[in-house]
Amino acid sequence: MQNGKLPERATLRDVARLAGVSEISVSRVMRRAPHISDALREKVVVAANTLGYTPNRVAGALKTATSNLVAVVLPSMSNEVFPEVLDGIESVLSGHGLCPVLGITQYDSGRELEVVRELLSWSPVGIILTGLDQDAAIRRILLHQNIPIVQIMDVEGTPLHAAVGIAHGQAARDAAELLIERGYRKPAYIGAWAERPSRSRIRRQAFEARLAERGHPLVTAQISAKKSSVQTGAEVTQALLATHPAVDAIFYANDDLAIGGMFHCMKSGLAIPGDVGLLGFNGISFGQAAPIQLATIQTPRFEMGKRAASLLIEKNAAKGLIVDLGYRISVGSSL
Amino acid sequence: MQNGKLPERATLRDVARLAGVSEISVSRVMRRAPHISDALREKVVVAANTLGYTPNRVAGALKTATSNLVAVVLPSMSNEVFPEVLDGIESVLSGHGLCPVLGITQYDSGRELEVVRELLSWSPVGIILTGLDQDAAIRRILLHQNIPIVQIMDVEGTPLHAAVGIAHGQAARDAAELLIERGYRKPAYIGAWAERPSRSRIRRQAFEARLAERGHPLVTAQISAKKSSVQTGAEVTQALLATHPAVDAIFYANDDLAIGGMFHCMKSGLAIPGDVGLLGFNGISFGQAAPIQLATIQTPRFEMGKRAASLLIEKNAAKGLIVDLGYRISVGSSL
DNA sequence: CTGAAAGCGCTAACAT
DNA sequence: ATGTTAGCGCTTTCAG
Repeated sequence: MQNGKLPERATLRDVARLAGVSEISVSRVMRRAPHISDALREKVVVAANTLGYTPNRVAGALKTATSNLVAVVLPSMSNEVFPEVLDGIESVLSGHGLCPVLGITQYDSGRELEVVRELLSWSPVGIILTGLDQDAAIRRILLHQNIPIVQIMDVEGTPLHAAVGIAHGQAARDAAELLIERGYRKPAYIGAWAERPSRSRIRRQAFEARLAERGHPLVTAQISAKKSSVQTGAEVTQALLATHPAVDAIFYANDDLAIGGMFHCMKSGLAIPGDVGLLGFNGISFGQAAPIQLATIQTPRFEMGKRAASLLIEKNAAKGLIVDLGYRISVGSSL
Repeated sequence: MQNGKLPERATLRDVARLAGVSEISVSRVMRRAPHISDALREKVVVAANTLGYTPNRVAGALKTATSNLVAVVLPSMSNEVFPEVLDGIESVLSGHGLCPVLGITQYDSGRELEVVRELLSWSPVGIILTGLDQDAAIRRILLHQNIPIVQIMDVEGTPLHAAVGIAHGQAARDAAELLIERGYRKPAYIGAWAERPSRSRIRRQAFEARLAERGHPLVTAQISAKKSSVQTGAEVTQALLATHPAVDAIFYANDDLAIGGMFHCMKSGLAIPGDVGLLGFNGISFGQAAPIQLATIQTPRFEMGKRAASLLIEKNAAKGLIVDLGYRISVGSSL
């Protein structure tokens, strides 16, 4: 201290010495173990406060071979979807004294492997991943851990342990039916980010397939290379309508793009749904509160996070459980 | 194994035995230490793969007294702001092999104390907190750790180590000036969530004070008890305009509320800015892409996260450094 | 109710 | 280039 060194972080031993008790007693007090006399507790608390002692859970975790960390692997933070899922996850974890350790993959499976390795090295009590389509290398590593694995977003596939999500293919087929029911005959599709989110591709393909079955095939699908955003939605919609004026309805990969499309139409004086019908995906608040309420497929994002975290905690995850939370089609006034 | 027990997670020792080498050699291979023969590396890699070995960083961290975890304490995940900050943080951390461990406080300082304790117990290499106004108890604990502390969002105050943010009071005074310059004389303010975000209160007070100085005092401030949302913005705007028809401009606590106000006006046939001028705060994409571009104060959220993480890593954090990233007033077409 | 001893899995320091 | 030893800070087990 005198020579300018920063004070080292206090340990149990320091507290024990100052309090004049054994290390194990300090440990017991810090963990609120039962059968502790008030006198002992008092001495320990005073000493701990004096030293600004913070328990070292790294050491504790090593000894007990258990942590309060939960690995959470998400593809992106750049739209409303995954923050809401994370919010749901955190809301449950925090009630159980657990902390999320976060990995973002940017939809890159190489990065996902790194991230999973990194997170697993912290001995989390469980792991939440996005999607059912991890690489074989990732699956292998995951299954070597003795921890519950919950995969979120999708249910159409085989989970490693448990899955909580919705049926994206079914949702897209329903979208196709909806457009046809409503009398649309020249449907188009708009996506973004080169369809890196695999769920987008699945939805587009299912949408396209059902339209073809119903005899009103997709007029065009425009997949922007740019990241999904309101701005991108506006740009692509403008381009699409310019090159394909016959299009009478557009299904978007998500609401951000759809709202961009809506804004473009409003600025250009195009009537919604008179000139073109718009259908989004997700049901974010902006779309629902817009002057023309966006027709969309509502997905339970916060709930999905909560259920995923609950499954982890209840350790029901190893049962091949699939929780399909379903979606709700909100017809809005944009169709 | 035969009796149905799950296989224990493999350790260095297991790998070493299988490969017929020492534990330290396995350790060196796993950490890509220099001076390893190809023969040894090969043996170790094969054994590790066979066992599905994942390094146990808990043990490593205990030994080396250092981790690759960074504690990140945020108040909320429920609007665009903090996810963007987190995205910025993560983008820098991931490039350095660091993982964020997350704590959400819900703007509750009791919860913040718990969360900080919890996160610090994992020996993070640094901690990022929101705001400059932590309780004394929290500050005390933080200063007992020998790790860099970066506080984000605010710069008007005294940081524990370093701060990265913007001057909210100044921004609100500029907002007041802007309205007056533009000829507004009956300004109002709309906030939400009972002003739990302390920065909202600071902005409102600064806004109000400057308006008073300029001789055009605030007509009314409506603070909803509900959480901030587009929906809440619409509702409160409707109520405010009904009870205070003379109001000619509204400054909102954030863009979500302001966009709600905009949508309400569009639905009600009120002209923006003819009947009422709208000014938001944050500069989220929806507002900028809206048919009437929302006037707002652009805040650099992603950049703030990046700078905060960079400061942590560079260990410049202990220098009392204050990084004011500034804001940009975007006049839009709603004023 | 309190304490002493042992060791979790790994790696720095020191051999060889 | 590889191995041996010791110990990080805590908590489980076993004694008292």
